[in-house]
Amino acid sequence: MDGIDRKILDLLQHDATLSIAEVAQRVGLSQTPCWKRIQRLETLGYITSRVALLNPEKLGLGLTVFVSIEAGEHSKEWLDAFAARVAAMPEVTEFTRMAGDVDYLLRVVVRDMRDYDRFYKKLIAAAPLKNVTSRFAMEQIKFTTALAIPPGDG
Amino acid sequence: MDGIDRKILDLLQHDATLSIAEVAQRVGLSQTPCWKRIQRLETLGYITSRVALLNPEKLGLGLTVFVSIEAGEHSKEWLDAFAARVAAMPEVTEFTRMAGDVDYLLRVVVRDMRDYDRFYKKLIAAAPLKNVTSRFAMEQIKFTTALAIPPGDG
DNA sequence: CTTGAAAAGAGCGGCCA
DNA sequence: TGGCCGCTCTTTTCAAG
Repeated sequence: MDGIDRKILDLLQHDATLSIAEVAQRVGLSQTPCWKRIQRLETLGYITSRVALLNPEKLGLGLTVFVSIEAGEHSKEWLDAFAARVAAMPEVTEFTRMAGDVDYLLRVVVRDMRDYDRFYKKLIAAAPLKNVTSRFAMEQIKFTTALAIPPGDG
Repeated sequence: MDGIDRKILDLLQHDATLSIAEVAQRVGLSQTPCWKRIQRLETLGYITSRVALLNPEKLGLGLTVFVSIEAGEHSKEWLDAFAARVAAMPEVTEFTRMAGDVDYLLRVVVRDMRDYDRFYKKLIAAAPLKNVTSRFAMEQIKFTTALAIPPGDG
């Protein structure tokens, strides 16, 4: 992982449609070694996948909700069952176990309030929860999958 | 936007390396009409971009933080300046204006606590804030960019 | 790492139903 | 619309410097 690799990753995490020739040119290499680097970065797991990002509005998915959950119970059985069920819900785009007062944080994308109510009932039916707080997004000011690749190691 | 278009979008939002031939086969079309549909979906803005997703751990980005912000001031000038500065920070992957008690929610990806402290100081220097609460992620149970495409319209 | 090149495959477009 | 058939460009692999 040198600077060139980081540059390649940064290019591809912003636009994966770039041809190898273009990437090679921008990092100052010829195609063959550039292609080999990309292969290596994929094999080593730096690149996990290449995906198409969709416009939620266009699909009628106008409501993003952040759900804070306090669990109450903390047994391994409970946690495993809860994690499996929630992760399987397609409306949940992000599911994080947290430190501090909130045990879990969910990012949920649905059509509208009515749709969220449907999801909410499904969620509380999945496992007993001590406390659930929903916070609703008004405006998405920034959303990116691109990471700030640090210069040091990696 | 019929069922076939939705199926195409769903395939590509999970794996954008699929060739047109493969997508075509899976949705039960031949290449040409499938290719035309994908072109149309891109032109109409259903597909916003194709990106490579990177592994944050591999890059030494081990800490994800959700930052809740209470603004205090709400003038247009303040908001515009604040929004522009925060959106420009590469550590911020998501920046949302919220309804309710929290005014803004940030998703921040950094190396570690030390690195977060550096970011935090940068953040509070960007604009006067009434209240800032940081919640730290312990474990990423699920993370996907794939949306639950609804059947109706879109 | 570079150049050069060749085989395989994918994207792209025209034309017909 | 969808399907068939080419033309081009890219990806992928190889040899040699």
